[in-house]
Amino acid sequence: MLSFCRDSAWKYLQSTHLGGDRTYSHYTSRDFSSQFGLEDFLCTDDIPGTDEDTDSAVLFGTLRGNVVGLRYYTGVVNNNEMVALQREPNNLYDKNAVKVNNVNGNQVGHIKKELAAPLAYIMDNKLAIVEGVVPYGAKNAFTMPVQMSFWGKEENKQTVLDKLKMHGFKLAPPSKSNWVSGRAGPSYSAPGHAAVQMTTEQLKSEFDKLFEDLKEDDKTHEMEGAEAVGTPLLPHQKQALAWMVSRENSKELPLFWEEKNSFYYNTLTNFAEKERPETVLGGILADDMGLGKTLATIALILTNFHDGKPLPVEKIKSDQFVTSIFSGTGSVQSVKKNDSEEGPRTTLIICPLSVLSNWIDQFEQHIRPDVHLNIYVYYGPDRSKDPAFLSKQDIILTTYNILASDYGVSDSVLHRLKWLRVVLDEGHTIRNPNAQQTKAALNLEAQRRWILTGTPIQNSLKDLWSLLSFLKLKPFTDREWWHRTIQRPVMLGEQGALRRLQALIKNITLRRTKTSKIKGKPVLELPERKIFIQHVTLTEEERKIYQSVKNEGKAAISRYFNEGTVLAHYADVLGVVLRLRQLCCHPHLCTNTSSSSCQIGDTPEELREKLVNKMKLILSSGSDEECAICLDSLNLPVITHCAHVFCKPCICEVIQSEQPNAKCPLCRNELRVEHLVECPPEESDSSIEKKGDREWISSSKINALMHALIDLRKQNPAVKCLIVSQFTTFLSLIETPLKESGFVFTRLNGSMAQKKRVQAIQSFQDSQTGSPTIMLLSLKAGGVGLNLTAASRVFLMDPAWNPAAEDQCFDRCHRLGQKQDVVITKFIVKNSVEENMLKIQKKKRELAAGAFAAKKLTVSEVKQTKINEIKSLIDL
DNA sequence: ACCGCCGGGTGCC
DNA sequence: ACCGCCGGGTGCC
Repeated sequence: MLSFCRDSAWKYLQSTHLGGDRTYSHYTSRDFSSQFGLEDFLCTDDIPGTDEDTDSAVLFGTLRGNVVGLRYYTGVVNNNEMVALQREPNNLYDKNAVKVNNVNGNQVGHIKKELAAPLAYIMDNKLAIVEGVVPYGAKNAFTMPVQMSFWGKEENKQTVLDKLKMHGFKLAPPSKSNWVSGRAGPSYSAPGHAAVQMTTEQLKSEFDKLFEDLKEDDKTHEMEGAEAVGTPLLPHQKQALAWMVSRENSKELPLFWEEKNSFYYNTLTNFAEKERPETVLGGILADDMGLGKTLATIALILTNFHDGKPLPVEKIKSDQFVTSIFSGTGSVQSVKKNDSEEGPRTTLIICPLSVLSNWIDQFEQHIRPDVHLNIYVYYGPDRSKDPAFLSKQDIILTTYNILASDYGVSDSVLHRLKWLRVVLDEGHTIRNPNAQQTKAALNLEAQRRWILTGTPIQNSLKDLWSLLSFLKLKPFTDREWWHRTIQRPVMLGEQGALRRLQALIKNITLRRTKTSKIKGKPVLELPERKIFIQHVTLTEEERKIYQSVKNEGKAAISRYFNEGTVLAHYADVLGVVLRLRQLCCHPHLCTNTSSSSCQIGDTPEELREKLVNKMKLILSSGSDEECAICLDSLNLPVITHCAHVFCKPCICEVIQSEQPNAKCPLCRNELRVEHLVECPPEESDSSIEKKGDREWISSSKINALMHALIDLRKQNPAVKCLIVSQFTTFLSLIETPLKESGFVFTRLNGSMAQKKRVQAIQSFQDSQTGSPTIMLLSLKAGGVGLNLTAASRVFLMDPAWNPAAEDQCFDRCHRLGQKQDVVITKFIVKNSVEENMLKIQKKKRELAAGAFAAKKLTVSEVKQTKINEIKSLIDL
C-alpha cells in the first residue's frame, strides 16, 4: 500500500488559495507575444541586466602574454590547455590584478602587471572577453606563456586596440592567427579559412536534427520493470528503463574524458587531473509528451531502488528496506532502519505545481498495491522541515517555487540534505540561468540526476547549459567552458563543433517522438485527428452590437494610428480586440470596463486603477503572458507606467542595476520602483455571480454548439465531448442549455481546487452510463499532464491566440489511451475578428514551420509587423 | 666614481 | 631564474 503523507501540506495543496500563481500562466507558450510578433522583440539579448550577449561577439585578435608567480599557487596547466582569466580588483599589490585559473578553478598565477593594466580596463568595462590558452604549460617553474583571445562587440574593437596600444601592446589580427576560436584541443592547428557564422535558419535545422537524428541503436535494449511496478510497460518504456538504469549504474568515464598514464584528460579543454571525473549518473529523458516519462521514472525508482537492485515486493524482508507508514497528520508510526545503511535513500522530484497531482496519481496507479513506499509531498506552509524525517522518505515531491523560495532561506533543508536521486520534471523550467529556481536546482546535492522534458531546446543552444550544469557534467558546470568549447564553436560553424555537440547530447539524452518507431512499428499508434471549422453567422441583433463596438474601437485605434501612438496604447488595442472576441461568443461576455487610456490629468488613484485594469486585461485576455526579462511565466506581475507587465523581482533587478536612469526593457521609457503597480489579489468569481442575475439568453454560437451536441447524441449517446473556451464566463453561460437539454456534464477551470479538479477528471473519464458526457474546459486549465482520453470530440468555442495552445489542448484527448478518432470542431464567426485571428494564426504557423524563431527582425520591423497585425485584426 | 663594471641577492600581483 | 633587476662594492694598466 502506498502511503502518502497527507497532512496539512496536502490539504493546502487542495485548497482554493492555491493556483493563484498559475492562474494566468499554464503554458510555456508564447501565444500572447507571437500574435504581434513580439517574441523577436523580447529576445534576451535586448534585455539589459541579463548576461552579456556573447553570441554576437567577434574575435578582435590575439596576444601572447605571460603568466607569472606560478610557484605561489597549486593550479597546474598542460600544454594547450585552456585557462580562465579573472579580475582580482581587491588585490593588495595591484588593483589591476588579473588571476589565471585552470579549468578546475585552481589559480595558476597572475597576468604580468604591465599587461594586467590594460586588461583590467578592458575587462572591467566589458569591452571584450579575454580568454587564454597556455601553449606550453608543463614544466614551467616560474612563468608560462599564455595566448589570449579578445572577443567583443564590433563597436568596442577600436577602444580595445587603442587601450592596448597605449600600453605598448598590439593584437595579432584574427585571420592570420592560429587561434580562430581560442579553442584548445587536438584540432588546434590553424583552420584553412575563417569560420563562417551560420544563419539562423541553418542553425534551426541543425538543432532540430540534433535531437531527431539521434540514432538510438545503442538504446534499444529493453528491460522489464521490477515487480513493484504495477503497470506493464510498453516496449519504448522498457527501453527507457533499460537506458536509465544503465546510466545510473554506469562506471564509464564521462564523455570527452580519457585516461592517460594514470591521469584523466579532458579532450575539449586539455585539462588533466589525477582524480577521476565523476560519471554522470543520469541524463535527460526528452521523450515527446505522452510517451510516459513519468511512468519510466517511477519504473526507474522501483527497479534501480538501491545498489542496483529493485525495491522488494514482499514486506519487511530486509532491514534495509523497512519503510514507515504515516498517518494523516504526518506523525511517524514506525520507523525501523538499518543505521549502517550508507548514503542517501531519498528521491527528490521537482515539478511545476500544475503537474504535482499528476505525479501523485501516477504513483498510485503504477505501484503495486502491496508495495510499501513513503512519499511525502513537500508543499504548503506546514511542510515538515525536519531533516531526519525527510531523509527517511523514499520519495519527496515538491515544486520549483518551493525549491526556489527555500533556497533563499539560510537553513534550506532541501539543500542541506544529500539525495539519492533528483528528478526535474519539465526540466526546461531551469533554462534561464539567472532564475532563482535554476540556481536552486543547480545547488542540490545528489548522486543521480535526471531531467525530464519534452522540449530540451526551446529557443537556442543557450537553453542547454543549465541542463548540463545540473547534470554536473564536467567541465560544463562552468558557463565559460560550455561557451568556449561548445556554444560558440557551434554558433561560428566551426569544424566538428556540431558533431561534438551531437555526441554530447546523444551521450546523455534519450528522445523519442510520437512518430518514432520501434522495430518498424510506431511508438504510439494514435487514432486520427480531424479538425473542422464551422462558420457561425451572427444574428442581426448580435451583429448590431458587434458593429457598434467595432466602429467605436476602430475609431479609437484609427486615432492612435494618426497620432502614431498605437504601440503606446497597446493594452487598449488589446482591449478592443478582446471585446470583439467576446461578442463573437455571447453578448453578455462583454461587460468589461472599457479600459480608458491614461491621461495626463489623471489623479494617481485613477492612473493606478487604469493600470490595474490594463494588467488584468493583459493577464486575462487568454494570452499567456511571459515576462520579457526572465522569459518565464509571470511571477508577481507588476505593470509599469508605460503599461508593460513584468515579474516584480525581474523588473526590480533591472531598475536596481540601471539606476539612476533605468528604462523599460520594452519601450525605453523611464522606470521607477515606486511607479510599479501590483496586481491586487483576485476577487473570487463574483463577476460571474453578478451575471447570474441577468436573464439568460442564447447566442448564435451557443445555438450552433447545442445543435451539434444534440445531433451527436442522437447518433451515439455515449460519445464524450470537450467544450473549450478561453472565457470561463462563457462556459458558465453554456451550462444553462446543457441542463435544459438533459446533458450530464462536468467542468474544469484553472482556478479550481486540486481536489475538485481530480474529481472532475475522474468522473469524466469514467465510462459508466450516467457519467458526464461533456466537460466544460477552460483553455488554460490543467497542465500538460492532463488526460481526458474519454473524449473523442472537441468543440473549440473561440480561437486561441496561439495555435500551439490549441494543439496542446487537443492533445489532452488525442494521446496515449485514445481509442477512437478525434474530431475537433472550431466555431468561427463569419466576418469577424475571429476570422482575422485565423489568418494571423496561419501566417504564424507557416513562419514557425519555415525557419527557426523566424529571422531576427530589427526593432522597426517588429513594430511594423505589430502594426500590420493590429490593422488586419480590426480591418483597418 | 655625480660614472661603469662586477657579482651576489633575489624573484607575482 | 641557464634570466632581468636591484643595489652594494669597487675602481689604471
